[in-house]
Amino acid sequence: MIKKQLIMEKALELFAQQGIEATPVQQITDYCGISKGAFYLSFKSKDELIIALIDHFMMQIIADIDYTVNNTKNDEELLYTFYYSTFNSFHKHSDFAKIFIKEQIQSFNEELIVKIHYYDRLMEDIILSLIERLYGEKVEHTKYDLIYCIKGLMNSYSGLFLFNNAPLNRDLLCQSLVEKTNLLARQTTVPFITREDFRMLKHPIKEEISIEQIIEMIKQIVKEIEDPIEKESLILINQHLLEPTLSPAIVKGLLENIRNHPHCKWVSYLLFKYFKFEK
Amino acid sequence: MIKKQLIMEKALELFAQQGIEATPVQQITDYCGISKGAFYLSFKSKDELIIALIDHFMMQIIADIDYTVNNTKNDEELLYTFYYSTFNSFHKHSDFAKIFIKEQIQSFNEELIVKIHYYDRLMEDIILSLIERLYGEKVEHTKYDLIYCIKGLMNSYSGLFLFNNAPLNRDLLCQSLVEKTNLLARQTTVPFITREDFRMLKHPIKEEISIEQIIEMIKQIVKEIEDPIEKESLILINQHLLEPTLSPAIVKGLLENIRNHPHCKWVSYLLFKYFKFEK
DNA sequence: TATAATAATGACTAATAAGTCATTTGTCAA
DNA sequence: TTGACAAATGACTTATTAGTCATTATTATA
Repeated sequence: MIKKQLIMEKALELFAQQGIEATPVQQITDYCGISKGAFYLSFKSKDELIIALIDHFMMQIIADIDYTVNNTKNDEELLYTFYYSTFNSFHKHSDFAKIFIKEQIQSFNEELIVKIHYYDRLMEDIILSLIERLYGEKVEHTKYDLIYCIKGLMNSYSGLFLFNNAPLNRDLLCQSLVEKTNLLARQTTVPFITREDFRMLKHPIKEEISIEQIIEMIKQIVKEIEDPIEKESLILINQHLLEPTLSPAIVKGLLENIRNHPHCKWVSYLLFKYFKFEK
Repeated sequence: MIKKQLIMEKALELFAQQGIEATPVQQITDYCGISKGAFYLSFKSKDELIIALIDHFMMQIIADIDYTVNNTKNDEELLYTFYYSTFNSFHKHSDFAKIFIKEQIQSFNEELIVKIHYYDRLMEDIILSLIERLYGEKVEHTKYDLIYCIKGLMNSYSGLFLFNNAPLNRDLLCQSLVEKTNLLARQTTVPFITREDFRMLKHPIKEEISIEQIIEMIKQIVKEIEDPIEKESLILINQHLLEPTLSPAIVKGLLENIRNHPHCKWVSYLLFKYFKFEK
């Protein structure tokens, strides 16, 4: 498990520097100080490593953004918080963001494409719920366009943000994006993407993750965690899932305990949804 | 020369279907019905083919958009025309647009990166001049942001446009983008990208193409052209470049004659600039 | 028709890299 | 100390593909 971690970290570094295709497994293992064989004890193939990287980071990024959005009570701040936390995530995981945004992970591996679509869709869902919360009925006909505008703006400025050495003023960037978003949301009258278009384009996300799967994930993570508080919290949540005994307040508190551990972000995102601690 | 054409066409098809990396030279030559050796008579390497493709299409796309923008007298229509002609180009060269936009041509080949930056920069110049013409002084502080917004919107909607099977209503798309652009241009107050940022980011385009180079290009193209009118026009322009004798009206007319031939687009773009037939 | 010049071929070389597996090394309980 | 098990190694196999070049086919020219 620790080995896996090491490989992922070192591989990400090399991928960001040289590109995925241009980085042979041998180079990764050399850089890790392990043998090539050891690599294949941790990952079945190079593709599996790539998928693991995507999952690892996208889960964290999505979970972080979602949490921030759901825990901002003040609508005034919401948009700003959304942008800020997004660019924050990109900055925190800039090596990953670089290969993800720049390379578009262009392999034609079916599994990868599905993965990327899935996370893209999650991001769109977050943006949509944010738009609906902020502007409600007024953007009924333009909200799907708004999603595309927001994504476009984020993409465009992410490029600057990631591939520019001079440090940019993140606060100012977010302020300017908030203004632009508000302008577009409040005054756009010509819709292009209808609800039907959007539905056709994006068939609904199928895989509702079952509670059994979550329990299985927890079992895995418990092994990897050292901090006693986080470990106990996870164990308690796990028991509660098997046989509900705890009060909502306690459950939420336990979730708060674990949500900042990198390995728990996804599980806590799923559990927040499961327990409906929305908003 | 004809062989080169054939290879480029067939290769583009395969690249769009399978990706560049995933398409071996052997497959391209099989698909063309020629031998592998013949490929290397036309191109020194696979990279050279890729570069040729980028040049061929980007020159056409940029020249088309630039021409349209410069020949739209009516400011009212200008933005619409710009978007329309852009999406038109993307549609016309959709195989190319697909690999260019989706794959980002992620090779770490230095020459390729320079190429892509160069065309990206040309596109930004066109957008900037369009913004300045339409909104003038009023966007003095926000115009660099506007460039990024326009690029972001175009990118976002291009994805839809290119990877969606159902035909989309291009007219409506452009109308909606015009509205959004106007909103952003007229009401944005919080600038993020300053002129200094923009200057630092984008060191000026060095290579002014010399008149000798243009003459050389014409010499090459003349060989490839069959249509007598276009051929004669080119030859006359060439003579005029060596020793100016023709009146501006005639020169412009001659340029008009050739500008729609795929091989002449770039030359006519350069010549329009050279003769300063702006606006 | 003979000869030279040019175009085209495809078997071959060389390089790279993914993935395997017989062997070695390390660990720990009895 | 020993033996059983697991972890780790890296030389090896297999596959792929870019690019070459001696040979053959085609065309143009005298």
